[in-house]
Amino acid sequence: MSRPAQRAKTAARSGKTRPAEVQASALRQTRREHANETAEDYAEAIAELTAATGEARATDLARRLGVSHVTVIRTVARLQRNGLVTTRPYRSIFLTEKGTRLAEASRQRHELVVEMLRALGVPEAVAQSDAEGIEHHVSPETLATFQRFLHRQAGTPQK
Amino acid sequence: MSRPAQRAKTAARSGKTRPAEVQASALRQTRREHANETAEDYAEAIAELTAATGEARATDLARRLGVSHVTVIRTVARLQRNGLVTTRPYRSIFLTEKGTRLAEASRQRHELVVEMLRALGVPEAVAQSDAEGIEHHVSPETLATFQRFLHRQAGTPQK
DNA sequence: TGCAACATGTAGCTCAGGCTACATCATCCG
DNA sequence: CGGATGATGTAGCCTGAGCTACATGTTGCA
Repeated sequence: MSRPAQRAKTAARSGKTRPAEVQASALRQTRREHANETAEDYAEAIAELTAATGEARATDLARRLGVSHVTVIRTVARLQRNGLVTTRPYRSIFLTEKGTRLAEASRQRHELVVEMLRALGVPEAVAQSDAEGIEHHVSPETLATFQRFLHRQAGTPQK
Repeated sequence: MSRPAQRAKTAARSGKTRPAEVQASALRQTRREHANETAEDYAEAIAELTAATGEARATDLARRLGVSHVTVIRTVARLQRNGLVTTRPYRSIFLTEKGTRLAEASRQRHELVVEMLRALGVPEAVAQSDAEGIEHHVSPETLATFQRFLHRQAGTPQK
């Protein structure tokens, strides 16, 4: 089996594919985003539960997020370390100022992504479901573009 | 501090927010997708490297994916367990039939997402970067919708 | 040919995010 | 007012994905 060895590297970099470093940093970015996904999902859920029932309890969160209550408790502990929520043993969970801001931003982004998908013709249910995964990876620039697009759509009700 | 306790649950379910179970399953879906993200990224990278240089080596993969070579080696071992790649100690990494299919599907999806973002007016660089995160969460339905939209756009060069 | 340089592999750690099984706490109601 | 029931917490496990430090293979070239 022949091995171009060290030369291959050079060939790869001059190749027609996107430069390795560019992709690498995009992927690093994606991984970094992933670290925030959980926090955003929790913040959103806590905000919704609080709005709906006046408080967010671990068990309700667990049901809404589709995980066990143990996972909720441990994750909430981490969110508390990071200053997003406050909670006391055997008591409800509340968002801090910072957590509230995160929840609000997430909600808005979620809505915008859903509207965007809907505007393109994606069925409501699918839009909701896909948005759950997509929303965490939409950059501010892209979000702004979505907003412009939706605005334009609203202005010119074509078809 | 008053606690509605068991009643709260009932109130929550009759509330105006989307039903907990619906969101829970969407989030579960997202988590499931996440498990495949790494595999898709690796498959794509291996395919590109193989196309460009005739082989995919751990070090090149590491550079392209933005991780250490150790991470690559361990992940590749897992991909091999899952039947996506073949490799022998101190030798290059090759995609299996299954891995090739995954890579191809990922590439197509990636391209489509980038085109979609571009069509909406997102700058090229941002589109590439965002697509890296978004592509893994686009359902077949949404993908098909994108395709229809792009087709329609091509037909009616408006603006 | 043999060694320097580079690639690959191993050991052992961290953290996030899952889980089950079991223990403890709080509340409501008989 | 004291359980029964349900919510909360703890212990301990797993997997994935990342890392550094060190060990071992491979190979090109002096």
